[in-house]
Amino acid sequence: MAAMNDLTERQRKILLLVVRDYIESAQPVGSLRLLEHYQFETSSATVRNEMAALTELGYLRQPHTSAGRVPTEEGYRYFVSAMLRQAELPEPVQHTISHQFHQARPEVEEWMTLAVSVLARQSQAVSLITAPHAAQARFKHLELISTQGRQVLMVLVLMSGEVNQQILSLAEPVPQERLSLAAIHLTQVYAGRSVEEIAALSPRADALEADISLLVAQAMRRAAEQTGGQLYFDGLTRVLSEPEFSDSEEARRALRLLEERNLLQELLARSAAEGGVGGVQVLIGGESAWEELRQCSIVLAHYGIPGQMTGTLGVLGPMRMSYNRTIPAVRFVAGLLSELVGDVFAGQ
Amino acid sequence: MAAMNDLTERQRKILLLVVRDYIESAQPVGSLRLLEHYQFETSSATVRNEMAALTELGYLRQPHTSAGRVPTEEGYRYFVSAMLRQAELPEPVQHTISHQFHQARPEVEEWMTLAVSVLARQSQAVSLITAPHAAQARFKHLELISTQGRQVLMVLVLMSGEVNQQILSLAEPVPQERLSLAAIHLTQVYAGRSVEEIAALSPRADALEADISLLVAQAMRRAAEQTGGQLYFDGLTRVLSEPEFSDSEEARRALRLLEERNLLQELLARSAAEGGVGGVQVLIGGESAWEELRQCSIVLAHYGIPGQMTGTLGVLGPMRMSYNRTIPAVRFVAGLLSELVGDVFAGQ
DNA sequence: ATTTAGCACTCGATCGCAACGAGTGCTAAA
DNA sequence: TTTAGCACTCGTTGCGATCGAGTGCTAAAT
Repeated sequence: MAAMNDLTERQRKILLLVVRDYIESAQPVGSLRLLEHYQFETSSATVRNEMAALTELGYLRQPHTSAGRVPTEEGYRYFVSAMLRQAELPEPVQHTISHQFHQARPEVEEWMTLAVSVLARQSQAVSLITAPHAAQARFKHLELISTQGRQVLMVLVLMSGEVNQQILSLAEPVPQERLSLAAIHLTQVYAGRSVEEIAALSPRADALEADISLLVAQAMRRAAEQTGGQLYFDGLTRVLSEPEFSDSEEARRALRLLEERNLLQELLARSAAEGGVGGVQVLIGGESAWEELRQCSIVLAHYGIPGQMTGTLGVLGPMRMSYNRTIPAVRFVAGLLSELVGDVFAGQ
Repeated sequence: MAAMNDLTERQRKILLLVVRDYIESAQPVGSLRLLEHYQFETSSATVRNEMAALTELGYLRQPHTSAGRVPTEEGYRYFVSAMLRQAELPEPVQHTISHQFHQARPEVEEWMTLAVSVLARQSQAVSLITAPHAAQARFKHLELISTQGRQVLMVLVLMSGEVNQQILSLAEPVPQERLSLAAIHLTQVYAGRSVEEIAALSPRADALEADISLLVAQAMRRAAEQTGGQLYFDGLTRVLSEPEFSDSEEARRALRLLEERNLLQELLARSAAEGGVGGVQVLIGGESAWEELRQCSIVLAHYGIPGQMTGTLGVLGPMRMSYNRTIPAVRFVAGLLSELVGDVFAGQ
C-alpha cells in the first residue's frame, strides 16, 4: 500500500490521465496513446519511466508484460479522492434536474423514480435509492374500509408518510359504521405513538378493536424492522452493454444482487452508519462489502433529515465507471432530495 | 405458410421432438442426435427425409447447409398449440405455490411479488404482472393529514383498493381539524362516484374543499388513464445466462423494454382486448407486437373479475423458452390470483 | 542528474490454412 | 417405402506465422 502524497506533480498528472483514459476507452493505456491524446512536454520514454514508478507504487497494473497500464483499486481511489474535492455538476444540468423535481407531482414515489432515472442517465450505470424512512415508526392515522363481506381493507399511515395497506378477513361481517368508529377511536388513542407504546397499551374490551390493534402493532413492527424504505432502481439494462458485464459471468453475477432486494437494502443501510448526510462515499472494488462486488464500485450518499427521516441513494457500476459524472450527480440529487424531504417532514 | 393438419403422425412426432430438444440444448438438432436421445423404429435416413419435408413445410429451418434443424416460428407455434391442450402443473408444485399464496400476508403487493417470483423460478425467464386494476375508477375514501406547516398528505382510496397518496402545499396552514372535516365531507359526497361524476359536481363554496376536490379529480383521472395497475417484474438477471441474451446485442435490446414500463404496460393491456380471463395466450416471435421482441416469445394470461377488476401476468423469454413449464405455470397462477381477487373485490 | 532516442524483446491479437466432423441430400439397393 | 452408402458442405478447431502495441533497458544528449 502506498502513502498518499508521495507523488510528484508529473506522476500525479499521468496517473489521473491514465485513469481517465481507461475509464473512457476500457482499454489498457500505453505511453504513446497518452502522448497522442493529451498535451505533454516530455517524451514517451519519460512517461514510461513514470508509469513504471506508478506501477511500483501500486497505483497501476499491467494485465501482461506487453500491454498498457490499467488502474489498480488504489489508483481509482487516488483518482476519486482528487475528484471528490471539486467536481460540481455543470450549472445548466443542475437547473434541468432541479426543474424536473419541482415539476414532478409532489409524491415520494415520483421523487424516487425521478431520482433513479436521472442518476442512471447521468452515470450510465445502475442507480438505486431507498425511500425516506423514519428512524422510529410512529402512528399517524388508521382507516378501515369494508370492501366486501368479511374482507376489510386496512390503511395505516405512519408519521413518516409511509402508507401501509393490508386486507383483513374478519370472523364475521362488520358494517362500515362500526369500522369507522373503531378506526377513529384507535386513531385518537394511538396518535403519535411508537410501536412499543402501542404494544404496551392493554388490549381493550372491544374484540374488534383488540384484533385490529394487534394487526396495527404487527404492521408497525414490520415497518420498523425494515432497514430502509422501499428500494427503487434503474439503469440495469443500460449497463449490460458495458464490456465488463457482457464479457464475464463474474460481473454479471453482481447484477443478481439487484434482485435480492433485502441484501442490497442491508448494504445501503450498513453504510448509513458510517457516513452522515451530505458526504458522498465511494466504495471501490467492493471494499468492506460483498464478495460479488469485487469488480464493482458504488458511489453513495444519504439524504433527508439526520436522525429522523433518511434514505440512501447510490450508483452501482463497473470499477471504471464514470466517477466524474457520477459523483457530482449523486451529491446534487442527494441535496435536492434532502431539501424536498425537509420541506415536508421537518420538525416532527 | 403451412396448413395445420397436413402432418403424418411420424412427422408430428419428429417435429415435437426437434422443438423439445432445441429448447433444452439451444443447439441445432440433427437426425443422429434425435435417434440417440429418443426411441425410434426408423433409421436416420428416414428421419432426415421427414426433416426435409418439415423444412419444406416451413416448420423447420437450417442455419446453414451442413447444420441440424432449428424450429421456425411456425414450428414453435405447432409445438405450443399441442402443448396448450394438455399440460397441467404437477400436483405437488400446485400445492406448494398455492400454499405460498395463502401463507403470504393478504396484501396485493405481496401477491404480486410472490407471483413474479414464482413465475420467474418456474420459467427461468422474465416474468411480469400488473396489479389488478378497476375497469372504472370509483372514489371510496379520502383522508387529509397535516404533516407540517402548509404541507398536507392526501390519501385517496379507490374502490379497487388502489391507494393514492400525494403531498399538497396549501396556500396557508390549515389545522388538522378543518382538514378532517373537509375529508369527511368530501368522502360522504363522493362515495362510490366515478371521475366524471366528481368532475361534474359544481365546485363548492368552501375554498379548501374546492381545491382538494380538484386534486381528487385529477388523481382519479390519472388512475383511470393508466392502462393497468402497477407493473412488477422479476427474473431479469437470471435470463442473462441464456445464450440468446449473452451473445447478441439484438436480444439484449429486448430487455431494455423492461425499463420502459409504460410501453410494456401498453403491450399487456393491448392483449387484454383479445383474450378473456382464463385463456393463456402465446405470442411467438413478437407476432403483432413490438419490433424489439422479434427474438422473443411472450406467454400471458389475464386474471381477476372480467369487466370489473383485472390484471395481466406473463412471461417474456427467448423464443426457445421452456413452454412446457411456463404455460401451465402462467395458467395456474392466473387462476389462483383470480380466486384471491374475487374473494376480496367481487360484486362491487 | 534528467531526459530522450534507439532497440531488443514480449505477448496477445489476427490471419491463413489444414484437418475435423456433424450433418445433409442423393442414389441405388432392399 | 425404407435404408445403407457416400460424396459434399461448411462451421469449428487447432496451429503456426506474422503483426504490432507496448515495454524496459542502455547509452547518448541536455
